[in-house]
Amino acid sequence: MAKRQRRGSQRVTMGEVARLADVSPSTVSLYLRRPDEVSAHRAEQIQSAIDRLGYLPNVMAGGLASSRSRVIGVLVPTVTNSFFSETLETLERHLRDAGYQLLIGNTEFDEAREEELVRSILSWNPAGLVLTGFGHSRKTHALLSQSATPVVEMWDYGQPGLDMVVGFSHHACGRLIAEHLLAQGRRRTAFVSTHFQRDVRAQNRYHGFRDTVEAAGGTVVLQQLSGRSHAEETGRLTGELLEAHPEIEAIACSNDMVALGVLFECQRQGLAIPARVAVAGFGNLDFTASTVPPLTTIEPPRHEIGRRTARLLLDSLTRRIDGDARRLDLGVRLVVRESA
Amino acid sequence: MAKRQRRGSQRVTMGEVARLADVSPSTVSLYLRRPDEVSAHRAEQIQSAIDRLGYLPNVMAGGLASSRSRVIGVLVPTVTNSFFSETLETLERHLRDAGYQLLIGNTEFDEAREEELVRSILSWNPAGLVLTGFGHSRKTHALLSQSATPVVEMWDYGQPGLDMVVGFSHHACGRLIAEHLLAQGRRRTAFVSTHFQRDVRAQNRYHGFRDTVEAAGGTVVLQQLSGRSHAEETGRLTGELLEAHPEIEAIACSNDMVALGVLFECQRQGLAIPARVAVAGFGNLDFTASTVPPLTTIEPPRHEIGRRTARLLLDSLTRRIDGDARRLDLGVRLVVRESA
DNA sequence: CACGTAAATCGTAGCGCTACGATTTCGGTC
DNA sequence: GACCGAAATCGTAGCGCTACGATTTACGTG
Repeated sequence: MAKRQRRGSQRVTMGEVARLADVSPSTVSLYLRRPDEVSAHRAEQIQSAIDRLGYLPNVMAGGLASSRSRVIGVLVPTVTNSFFSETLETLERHLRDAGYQLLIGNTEFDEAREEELVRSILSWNPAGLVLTGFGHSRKTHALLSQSATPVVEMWDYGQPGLDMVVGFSHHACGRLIAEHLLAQGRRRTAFVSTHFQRDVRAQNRYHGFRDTVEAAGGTVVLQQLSGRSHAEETGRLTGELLEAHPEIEAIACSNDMVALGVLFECQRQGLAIPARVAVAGFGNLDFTASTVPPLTTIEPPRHEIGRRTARLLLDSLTRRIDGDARRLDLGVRLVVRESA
Repeated sequence: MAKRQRRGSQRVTMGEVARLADVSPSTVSLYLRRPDEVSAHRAEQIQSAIDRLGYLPNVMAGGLASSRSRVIGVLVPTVTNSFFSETLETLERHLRDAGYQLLIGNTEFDEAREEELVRSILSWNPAGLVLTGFGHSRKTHALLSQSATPVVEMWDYGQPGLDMVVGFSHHACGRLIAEHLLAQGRRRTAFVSTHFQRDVRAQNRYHGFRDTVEAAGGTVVLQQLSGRSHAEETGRLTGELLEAHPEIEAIACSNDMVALGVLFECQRQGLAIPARVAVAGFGNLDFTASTVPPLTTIEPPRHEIGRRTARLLLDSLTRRIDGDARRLDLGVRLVVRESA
């Protein structure tokens, strides 16, 4: 086991490296920040001193001195949701490759918590901030606008936003599904969803769906789960739904996990999919291609959001981005399989 | 939009708060660090100055001065995996409540990448570090042992470890499943798994399974997916497996996602579960209770790992933890449903 | 080979805060 | 009201680094 040294044991300092390399600390600092501005000879000396001493720069000291940090804060509702975690992973890779560290926080769908997290992240003097969606408290708005930190709101599109926006329209997703079902002549529909309080984006998809179906003279029964998509509850609610509304011929789900629950419930009840009732999801999760029957769903650009968010943020750090380029609608794709 | 101020616009400083509150900066600092050591009167003055100015402490300055930071680094293979992300969420909540920020990194199952991440996190002088599992490069070992940072290795148990350990035995998981299947008289088995290179823990579960089955005179056919659990490939490989080994009467899967793929493939082939072939998973993911038939699986202590890791780490920061208390085996629970 | 210019290197002054010893304030006592 | 100990407050000296102007070095030129 590591033997405990004195508290806060800051290892080797830049000065020690400088002494060993027989240069001034400034030169070491310069070498680390802009290696091509020191001569090849010194570079070699310095690097070997660094290696020999196992020097690690002290980020806090550097950050304090330069009053900026290679930190980017990212707030998602929950890393537990595979949509966000996949975006997060891509985002992390791209930002880290550019030399940034991610400070991640789970807002847990709570604006007050988000505000606290924003506060705590701003304490780091972050180079940028990534938030999920448009829902923020007044105070959060105030904090952000007085801090001058570049901000990207991701995973949504269609509102003005604080600064930069990378996402897609959830309303359009709902419309897309609705149009697909209507084209099959299905007008009696239901929308089974996680609770809107836990997911405003699901609510937007619902609105897009409902507006489109109703505009075509169809009906929509909304069934909301009490919390996050819990398979058991999904099954039960679907059962109740179909009993109360036997006329329903299509079920749109707020996401693929809900759709999976619906699928299994239909199996249990012996309802043929899509003959008796069509089922559609959202997310194009890995398993959807091989359910029985394969699930019709929507592919959101989860990785593309991460990639473009990283790029936009990094770009905004080096040059002025204006107008249109600050807002990206990445769109979605309907994946038609057999279930609808 | 926020108007850009001068670069690195550090907002209000502690000195400004002090001036407005008519006390010295030291008193403000003291108030922030140990509020009960300043008089009620001053406390009130200071707090109101803080509120009025919207003061946010500068973490970098504080960290530099005290040469410690309220940062804890966490490295997981990928946040995309729901096991890790759930642990992460719990860990985050607990550590944040204790005033710590998480610096998260995805190792992507790559020791070299992990080493880089460890290096980058050590630059922050973290109060602690959480790693996943026991597999680390030599250099990582060296870095950690010379840094004196408390380290918890989580999600595994049964090896000495670097410092502290919170997890459970994957070998035991495999054994548990095997014993359950053997008790039903099933001796011709298969193990369908994500690729071991992406998941040593799956390999350990396999070893536990195989050892137990073989010790009872049974057989195990191993089928490894090429990468992460991809449902389509799972279906295909399961098909091939059952064709090549029609005698197989039980399939253990490295996780529930794989099991889901197997389930659907059996449905497609019209094989009755569990009559013709039993299927068991690992993870007790949300959907497993309502598949058709419901899936027998193992419940790993995903949240408990987060909770206990947080507690152990925090405890180790305030007092000496010794011997036994540094290594926690949280165990697992077999969840018997209908599929096996 | 003195000179000029550009490239390389260096010295200094903080960045905003904390640690800690020094100083002041506050009640209570005699 | 002078005196005391404890509590509250303050002043100072950095933490390790970066920014930037000052200085030195290198190198080609007349």
